[in-house]
Amino acid sequence: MPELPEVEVVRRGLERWVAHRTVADAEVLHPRAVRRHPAGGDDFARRLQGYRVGVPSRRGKYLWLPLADSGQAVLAHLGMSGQLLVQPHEAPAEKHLRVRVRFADALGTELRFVDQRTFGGLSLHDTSPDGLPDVIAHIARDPLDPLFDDEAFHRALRRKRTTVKRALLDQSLISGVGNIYADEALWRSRLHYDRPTAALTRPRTAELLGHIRDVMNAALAVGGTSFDSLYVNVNGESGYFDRSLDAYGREGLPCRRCATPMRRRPWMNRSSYYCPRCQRPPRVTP
DNA sequence: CGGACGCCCTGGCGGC
DNA sequence: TGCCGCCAGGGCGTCC
Repeated sequence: MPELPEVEVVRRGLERWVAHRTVADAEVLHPRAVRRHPAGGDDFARRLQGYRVGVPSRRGKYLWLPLADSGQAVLAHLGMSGQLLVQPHEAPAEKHLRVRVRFADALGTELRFVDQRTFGGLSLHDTSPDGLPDVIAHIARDPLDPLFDDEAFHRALRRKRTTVKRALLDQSLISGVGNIYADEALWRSRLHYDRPTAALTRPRTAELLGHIRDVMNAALAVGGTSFDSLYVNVNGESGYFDRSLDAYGREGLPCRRCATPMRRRPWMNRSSYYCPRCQRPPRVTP
């Protein structure tokens, strides 16, 4: 379940192993992997040929490979189970190999997009003058972006008629936060997921943002979280931050602050993990 | 128009 | 043992 730290680990891997290489050819093995490219897999593959890959960028959970001197970029979203692997040509095809990109050099490696659940995908888009693919203009800056505006985020929360976890997962307000890091940051902030955002004070918002950044930086420092074998970084190496999680997946286990058994509640077709003592629900459920 | 929710997809796993 | 249903969940289309 790649969120911002995992995607950033992948981006760094691509910068190391793929940047500045020229595409020889590409191959799309599953149409759903390029469903955001309306002209289809063959067209997608053909349009990459001959272009040199620039330095990979990221915003939230999206990452993209600029194609030099084209005004375009290959946009990638890993969804829930997507992986970008750099593999030797002769490595056997992964069971869920969806796209393969070969390069016009003698390094002997190729880029592979592998995705079991096919929620992720690749697509090709025009970029705006600042380099951002046009289709993700609506994605907010992420909390590790130096240009993220804390004050504007606070004002947006105050304006919204919604609850705090919904807001954290709203990629148009703040990007890169998924279910795992939302629960972790809320636990650190002693905030219940159903707290209305309109009541958050400026110090509470600042504290929440601080915890989001802390937990993401901690995950980055150890190479991203891996909850199961589905997430593997660009070199095929699993992260191991899951050992440090304080909330996510800890139903029934003692809260690391107060020892009260942690709870799991169904929430928006997924789960929220929280401590019933440290994270008190709002008096009136909105 | 903003907020809420259903759907897309596959495989592991628990229960019967 | 085999089968069924649940669960994981990001993003977007659609509905109210």
